[in-house]
Amino acid sequence: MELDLLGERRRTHHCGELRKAHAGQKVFLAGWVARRRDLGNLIFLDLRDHTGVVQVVLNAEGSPEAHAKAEQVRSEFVVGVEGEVVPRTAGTVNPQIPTGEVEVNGQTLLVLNEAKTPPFPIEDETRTVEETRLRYRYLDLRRSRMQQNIRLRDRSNQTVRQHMAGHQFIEIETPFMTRSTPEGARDYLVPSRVRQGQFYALPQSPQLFKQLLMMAGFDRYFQIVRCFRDEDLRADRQPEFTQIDVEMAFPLRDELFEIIEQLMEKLLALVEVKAPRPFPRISYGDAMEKYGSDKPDLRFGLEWRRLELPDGKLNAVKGFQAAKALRVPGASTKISRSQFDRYQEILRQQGASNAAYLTLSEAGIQSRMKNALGDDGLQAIAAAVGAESGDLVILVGADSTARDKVHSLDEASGWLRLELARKLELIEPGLWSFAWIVDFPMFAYDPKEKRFAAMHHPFTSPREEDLAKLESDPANVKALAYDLVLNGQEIGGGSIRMHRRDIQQRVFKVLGLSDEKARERFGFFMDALEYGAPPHGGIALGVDRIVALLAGESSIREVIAFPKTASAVDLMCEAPSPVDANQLWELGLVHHYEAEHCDCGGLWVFEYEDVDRAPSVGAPPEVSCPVTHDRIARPYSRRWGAKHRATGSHGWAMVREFS
RNA sequence: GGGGACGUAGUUCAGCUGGUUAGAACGCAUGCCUGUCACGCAUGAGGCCGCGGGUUCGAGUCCCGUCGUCCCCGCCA
Repeated sequence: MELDLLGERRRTHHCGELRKAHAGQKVFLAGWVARRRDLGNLIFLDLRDHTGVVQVVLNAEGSPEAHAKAEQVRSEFVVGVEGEVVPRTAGTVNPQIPTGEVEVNGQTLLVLNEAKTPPFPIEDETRTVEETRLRYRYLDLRRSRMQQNIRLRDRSNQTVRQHMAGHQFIEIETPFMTRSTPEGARDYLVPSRVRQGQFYALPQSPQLFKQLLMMAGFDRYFQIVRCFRDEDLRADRQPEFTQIDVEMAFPLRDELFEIIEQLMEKLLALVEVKAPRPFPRISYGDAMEKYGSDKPDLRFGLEWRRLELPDGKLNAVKGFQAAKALRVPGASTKISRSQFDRYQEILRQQGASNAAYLTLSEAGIQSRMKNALGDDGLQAIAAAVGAESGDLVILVGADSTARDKVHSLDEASGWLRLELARKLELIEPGLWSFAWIVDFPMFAYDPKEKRFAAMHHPFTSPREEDLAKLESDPANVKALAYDLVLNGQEIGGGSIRMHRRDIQQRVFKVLGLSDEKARERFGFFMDALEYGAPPHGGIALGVDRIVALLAGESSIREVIAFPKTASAVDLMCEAPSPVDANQLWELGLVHHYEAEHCDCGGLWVFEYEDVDRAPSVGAPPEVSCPVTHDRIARPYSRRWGAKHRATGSHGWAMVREFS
């Protein structure tokens, strides 16, 4: 159909803002057709923009031209409407939409663009599978729910900038093309063309840069910054994600906490929510003991307690050498035996060795442990957790008191705590519960690699009082690290850093990083520590997770405009994708080749298995066809590469080793 | 890398113990309709049952493989 031009027309209003007060005004609106209701000589259009929907009436009598055009219009057409706002008559008011008391009497209709029928309806309540939504993300984002989410994210960012600026933090950009770091997650790599065989890494976080900014005297820095990690995805994990990165020199931990708590208060206010302040502080040890998690959900009770009976009877039972108990008030009849058997199975998988339960009633305490412990044993357990008639008491145990066994036991107990909260519906909606988790261990022992790894990251300072045992007893050194937890989700973490080179060097040593290795990887950073590094520390907050919580979404994909799937694929633009052969050659990523005639008549170039036959980097290889053994007269060139794209079933073989 | 769920019309789904021509709703198309707002009514089009193999007289249905999406473990702050 013939399209109209917008010309010099400007919108006078947005669709969603029209009210009774606008009655009588002549307006020009523009937007998408959400719905058309054609009654013959009378056509209604629901016109939508990001502010909402308003009803436009086209009457064949009053404005025959506009009405005729409206007959051609379909869903998602882009139209402009000139007309008059009129109040609706008594019986025709629509109380379901904010603009329902008025409608626009359309006098002129401009069809600015046509639209194919969308693959799914552009409605708030979509049950369309995420795959389709992601493939047509630009349509998905038209839905008002997504509009609200993305706009909430914007307001969150604005709040952050305003708040941080108010506390004299300045925003400084740090590089995306940087150096690979050994600790932590896998890096995304960017090959260098000018220095073949060498790579930039996308930052997992701007950690070193923000510390260097402190050394540079910038005092208070923040940045809303993209970070990259090449690890497997989850509902709350994307390969690229956004952090509010914060660092300050001469830090007082409590001052930083105060600034962040105020910020969180302002962010919650965006969705009209309040959380009690100050946020409770829980040591890592307590969190693991009581909640079985370093990110405890404090919206409900249920606290585990370590259990040791004075007579040692319990610890004599197989699988209860280390034991904890949990009182579940009023739940004595709520968990069936078969239900508990299922729990027990999962607890075992998670590393607990045994589990049992006690039910308390007027009739006394029932448990399969009765034979082993006797009535007084059961009484002692009930007393230890303060259980009363009607309560359920759950025991979990490990078959040794070794650190890693107890740790697994703690994690299993944490799983059960969350499971019980779900099952018994203990989480009251509308509750928001923050906590600071503090006093993390400095190191975590990695039994596979047989070495200590930094629990937070290798630049975290140990507590001063633990410095003496850094080498002698690393497992018991606590770090000046902290996490911020909201409703059982980790939304941020940080630490006071080391600003002294001698201590940094000692920590590297514990981590098994030799002087040479450390120098090779962080030489510049070690140097910087020697030129007057101030005490400093900071935190990084997860924007995606925070906004998802604010928006009430369970996946961070719902608050990211263009997210990736669980296999790190962008379904819309189909990234990652194969690249032109000449791009690979230019980057020095393909070192040795074999050539083969393809069905298409083109030439496919493959990796040699025999590395000795590989041409050296920098010189285009001469290739021959393995079928005919004819030498290709012309050496491989960029022009050829461009001609024979590296797509199709053959794909490309990449070289893993570099000479 | 491992485990689980799912994959049928544009969309959301049904399809029994394998049985002959694969259904529904919404959407879409055409026509009628001046107060609809999830408009209504009538008619109609629309399917590589994800893909490949196997079992069988016969496969949407059973088996094996594979691809994709989601969730979880590992991994990751």
